[in-house]
Amino acid sequence: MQDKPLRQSRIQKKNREAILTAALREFSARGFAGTTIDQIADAAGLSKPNVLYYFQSKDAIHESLLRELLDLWLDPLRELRAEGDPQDQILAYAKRKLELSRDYPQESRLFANEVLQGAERLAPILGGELRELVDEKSALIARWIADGRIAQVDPHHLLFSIWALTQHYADFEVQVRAVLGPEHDPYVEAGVFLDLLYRRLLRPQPRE
Amino acid sequence: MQDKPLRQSRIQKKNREAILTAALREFSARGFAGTTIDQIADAAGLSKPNVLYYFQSKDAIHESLLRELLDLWLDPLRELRAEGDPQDQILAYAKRKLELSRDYPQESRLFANEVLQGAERLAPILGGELRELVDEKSALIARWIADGRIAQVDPHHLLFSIWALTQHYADFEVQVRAVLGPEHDPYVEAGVFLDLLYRRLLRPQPRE
DNA sequence: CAAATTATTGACCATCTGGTCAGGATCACG
DNA sequence: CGTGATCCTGACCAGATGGTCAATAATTTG
Repeated sequence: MQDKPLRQSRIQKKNREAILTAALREFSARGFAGTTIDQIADAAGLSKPNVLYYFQSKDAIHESLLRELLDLWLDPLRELRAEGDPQDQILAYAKRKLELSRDYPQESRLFANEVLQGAERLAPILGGELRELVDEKSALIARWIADGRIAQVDPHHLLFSIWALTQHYADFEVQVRAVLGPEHDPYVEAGVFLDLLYRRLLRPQPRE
Repeated sequence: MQDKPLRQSRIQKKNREAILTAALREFSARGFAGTTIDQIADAAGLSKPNVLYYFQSKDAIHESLLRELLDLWLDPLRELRAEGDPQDQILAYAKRKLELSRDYPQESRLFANEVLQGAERLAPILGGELRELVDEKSALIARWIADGRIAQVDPHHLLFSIWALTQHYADFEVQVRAVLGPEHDPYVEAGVFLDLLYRRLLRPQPRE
């Protein structure tokens, strides 16, 4: 809701950090409703009232995490540039998103949990900021297509496909690992696969 | 755990059905922990003790739903046949999965919720039955590749990609709709996009 | 229709959970 | 070192929740 004082003492910074880290782990593993403040407090090495000293409520912790998450999540798309080779740009975006799934799987699952359950808290952002960003980048992709620099595809669904394919490896990690077995490295293989997939999808077609 | 008596009275059948339908809606919308027996009871038009007369516990309802779900979820893959054109087979599989997302989004979200949160209940199936099924079908795809009938791709990740791309439209439905706006029909567009994507991905390559 | 079986419920309970609060410990700083 | 601000805690509370049970209503069946 309102911003906290900008000057944070050393100890304040440390404890807020610890709480958010703990809460991210718990929320992403068990969902918001499935997590208790006590679990967060234990994981952060604090008492429950102490956690509530730093955050007004369980909801406030959640909201704080979500706000942090959004930039991390949207930034890669912002970096999709008009300059440079279109195929390289899109391939690089897919790669960045996959790395995000690999390096921040908890964040991915927190986001998935939220969207899966209606995303009431995120709805305004999804229909506002995100939609505008997507529309902008879709227009860019459409221009590339019109110029014959990449093959014809629906730009929106191209972006959805990148989200789906990359987040799948974080969100459904247990399934992926269960099916592949321990001797595989899902993210390495996925990197190769995605590169191949988008090269073939986007390669300008000779005729139509 | 144990099977219920095979002879179910009319009324038993009706009420069990109502409970499961209500529970599916609630669980898929709010997760297991976020749903109370009272909510399920209300949605089913029964009292809480009456719900517990038909199912031993909230957990039992959940488990019952999960068991039902599994066949629905795995059947399409079982129908991937060695006979017929490989590309048609895979395209048809992707189409079936997309239809499943469209027609059973609640089931998709229930499954997603479960896997997302560690899938403890499903783990044995994921690593057992599912893994065997996937290995079998991957071998089939590998044969198609070896015979030059489709392009070279990692069979496992090809299957993952179909899961990810199709389930995304059910699991992230609010995001998809928020970004696309109301004038779009995500599933129709996705059908076209997926068809295109897998045709280009699988088309046998001229050279290597 | 009467007995036996099945279905339903209100009242109740133990536990858990988010959150409060008064008071005490610790720390920063003049 | 003293004092005000910050930090921390045990005890507590009200409401929610999963689940039980004895009693009653409805239904099936002989």
